[in-house]
Amino acid sequence: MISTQNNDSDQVVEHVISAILSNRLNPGVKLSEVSLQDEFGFSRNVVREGFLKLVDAGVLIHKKNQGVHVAVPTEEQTRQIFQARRIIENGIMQILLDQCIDNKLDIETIEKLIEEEEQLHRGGKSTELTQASCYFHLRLAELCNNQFLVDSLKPLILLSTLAASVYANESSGFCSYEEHQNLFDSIKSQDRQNTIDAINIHLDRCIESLNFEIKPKAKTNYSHIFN
Amino acid sequence: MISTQNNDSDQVVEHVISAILSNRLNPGVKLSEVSLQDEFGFSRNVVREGFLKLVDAGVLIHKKNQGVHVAVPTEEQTRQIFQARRIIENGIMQILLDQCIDNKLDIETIEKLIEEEEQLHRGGKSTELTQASCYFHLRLAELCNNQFLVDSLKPLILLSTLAASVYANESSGFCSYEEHQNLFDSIKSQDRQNTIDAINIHLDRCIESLNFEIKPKAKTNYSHIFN
DNA sequence: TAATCTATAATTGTTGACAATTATTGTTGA
DNA sequence: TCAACAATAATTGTCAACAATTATAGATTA
Repeated sequence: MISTQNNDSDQVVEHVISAILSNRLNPGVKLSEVSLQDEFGFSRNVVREGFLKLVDAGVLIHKKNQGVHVAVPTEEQTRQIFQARRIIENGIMQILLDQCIDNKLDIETIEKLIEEEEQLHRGGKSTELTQASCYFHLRLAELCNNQFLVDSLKPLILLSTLAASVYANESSGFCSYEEHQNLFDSIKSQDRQNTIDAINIHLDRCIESLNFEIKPKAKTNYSHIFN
Repeated sequence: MISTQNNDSDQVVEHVISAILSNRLNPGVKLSEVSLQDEFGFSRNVVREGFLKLVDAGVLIHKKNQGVHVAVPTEEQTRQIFQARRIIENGIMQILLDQCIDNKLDIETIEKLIEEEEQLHRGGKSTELTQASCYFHLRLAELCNNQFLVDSLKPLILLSTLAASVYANESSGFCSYEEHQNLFDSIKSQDRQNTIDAINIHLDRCIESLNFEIKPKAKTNYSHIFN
């Protein structure tokens, strides 16, 4: 799901995803078909098709005659999302460990990602850091060479970001790059138990950092987010 | 993905899924938009929308100007599918074990499913048995009360069925109900290691029973499968 | 002023027509 | 008989118009 670049409608999908990851597009915001049509020159059909894919992934919510809104994960949904992530990302760690032991792990790619996160952190660019953190998790999945794992994880990452923008006090602390560094060190030292502990602790900290007392804000209206 | 019964297009989705699970619809078969339009009275748009969802799930493959075909999983894809299933279904077992220990597991539901499989086996109804085996795995996922896990697993189960109808010598031996029984016994006895072993052995046997020397047959043409 | 109702505007849902492409059939010629 | 080509049919892709529904703005009244 959420394939990349086969189709005009996939461009719509990419635009929306990118806007979510960079926090320009917030939970509850309504997306009208005309808005993207006008801004990018897509036809209405194409926009509808893109929306349909995002609805399918659970990132947008469709209500009959009321168009689509960016999903607002509830507490219960957020817990389910992280339960599913824990399962899938545990599996991903096992695969990466096996690769590492077989000397087939692309260590450089991961190191670059962490370095980038570190720079963004030092530069105080919290929005970009949030986005980079998401890509870190996704890139690890991609390194497994299993399209089905990526497809399963991608919507969960997007929904995590949405949950964070509702329930996180400051998004910077949500998904910390130091823990990414720890995780990667464990993988490199080929310590199975440490690695599993690291990913589980990391995911636990993510969800524990959320404050579910915070009530979702009233639906903001969309206003030229895409440029 | 592959939601149930919100929309006309979801009926299209359900029809196609049901046809795949019951082996009426085989890998490589082309589905034309008009075919379903005529048989059920859906409008072309609705059919297209349904197809799009199935393409998104990887169950149908779309080629520009050539419509959609039922996916024909390659050997590599099949291995990826089962790798992903192993990860997700291992997680499902952990959840069900926790439920069982907390006395919250709906044991009756599972017992009924296995009983049904047994009867189909004794009655020699191999097609229905294949379908029932799939539902067994899906129902276990549903018992976890986590929509995201179900959404992740569902397309994988469908693709497994397609792989089986390409590479299995006789579909009856692909996913055995005796192993389902074993698995369930392990859960009931709350033996963690046994349960994990059971699901892994079961999935391993499924994929080991496939013969990848078998080459996919030429694309059969669709001819009134849906009634 | 605030609430209710009404008319207007905007948005979504649906259909049908037409263009573009591909598949099929039939014909011709070696 | 078979291959190559041409004409026809069928299928998919795209768009625009219209209907149905919802949201907005304005007017009326207490």
